[in-house]
Amino acid sequence: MPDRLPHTLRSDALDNRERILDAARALFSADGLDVPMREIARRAGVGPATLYRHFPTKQVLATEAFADQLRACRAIVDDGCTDPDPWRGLCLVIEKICELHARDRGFSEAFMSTFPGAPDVAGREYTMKAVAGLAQRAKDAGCLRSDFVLDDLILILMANKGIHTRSTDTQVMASRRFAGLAIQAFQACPQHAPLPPAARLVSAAPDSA
Amino acid sequence: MPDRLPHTLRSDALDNRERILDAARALFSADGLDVPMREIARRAGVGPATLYRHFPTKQVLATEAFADQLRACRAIVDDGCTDPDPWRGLCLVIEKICELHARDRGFSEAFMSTFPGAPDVAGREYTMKAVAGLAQRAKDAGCLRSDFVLDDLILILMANKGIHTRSTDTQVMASRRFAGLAIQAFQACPQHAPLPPAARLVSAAPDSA
DNA sequence: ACCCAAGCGGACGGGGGCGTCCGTTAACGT
DNA sequence: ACGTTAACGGACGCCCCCGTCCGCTTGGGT
Repeated sequence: MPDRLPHTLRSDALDNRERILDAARALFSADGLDVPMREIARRAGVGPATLYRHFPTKQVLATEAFADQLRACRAIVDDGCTDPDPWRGLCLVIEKICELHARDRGFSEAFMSTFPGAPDVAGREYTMKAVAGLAQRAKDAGCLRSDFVLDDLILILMANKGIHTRSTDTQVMASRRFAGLAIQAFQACPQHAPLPPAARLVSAAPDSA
Repeated sequence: MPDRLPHTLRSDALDNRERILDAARALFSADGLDVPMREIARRAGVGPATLYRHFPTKQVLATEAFADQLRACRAIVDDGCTDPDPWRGLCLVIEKICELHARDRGFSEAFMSTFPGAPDVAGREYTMKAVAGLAQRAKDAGCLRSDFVLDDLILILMANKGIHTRSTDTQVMASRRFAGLAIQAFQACPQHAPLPPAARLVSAAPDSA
């Protein structure tokens, strides 16, 4: 008489769970978050009910599916912050994050859509602070223009999301060039004109960098 | 015995037509092209059939609804090309077009979606040439970086489309700042590093500026 | 005042996505 | 080997959008 708590999934259930996550990752990456749930189920070779049992909502599924992408995101930021040259670090962050988003349309959508202020902010606040620090150091080094604000980074990320082509390769290439342009725009330069005022995109930022 | 060809609409029909166009403009602008046709009909105070009778497809409706936006677009380009200072002209074009797109989400979507190469290119080819000429002059004047290509403009437009906030005012503000950054990135500058290669976004361009 | 066709819009059938229920299958512990 | 129950998935009802048909209204010419 097995009365232990079902903290452990049955082997086939676990297998299905993995296949669902794989399918979700593949479809989200290629087509964005708007793919129907049933399509994910179909691709995973399970019924709709199974999909919903494991992940009651698309939000949950996306969160789980993009867990490692999010980890990669953090790693990129950490790497950038660790770089002895803050400007180089910031450039790396911009380039890498843009590429990550370009490669994975679904992640990009999910990432930006949660920005308005979901309680998912587990480590975001912290990450934000880290980037803010990096930016401040880049400014102090005279590499980053002094009127840069964190919202500019969000702006670039949103804009990068707008770049959309049929082939992923083209998309990555375009995104790379875009990142290059953004970096160029951020670089301190004696001849640069003052920018129009920044719009408040991320509400939670007591002191912007 | 009225047997003349019905080249002229009945007065009520014409009225409805205008109301439909107004409703379409309002909804497209605010919510993008994805609004249901019936919502447009509802807002215009007509039945679905009437809407479909006047505009058999959403494409047609959008084309008619955005006719003047398109005209405005051309006017902006013309103005820019007329400016004696080509760099100033180019900057104006970028700023104005970005703002136009920011103010009208539907137009932005429609404009970019037809880019892949619809036969709607009535005057686009010509406009493109005009901008290419403007860019060339700006380069010759030493204001525009020499590795600029026309695709960079498309890139910026696509990116601008990605900027999306709830309030239109915030959106315009953000878009303005974005345009400022783009201009900064395009400006010739002794210290600028080489950019990653441009991706081919608009196929029809024998000689890029 | 009358007529008639241009114009109208409610209503319909089709299709697709959503989330859930429930009868069936098969994993796992004994 | 067997029983229990976790897990499965086909099928259902719901809602929204689409595009069209057809009986009714009304503009406008005589």
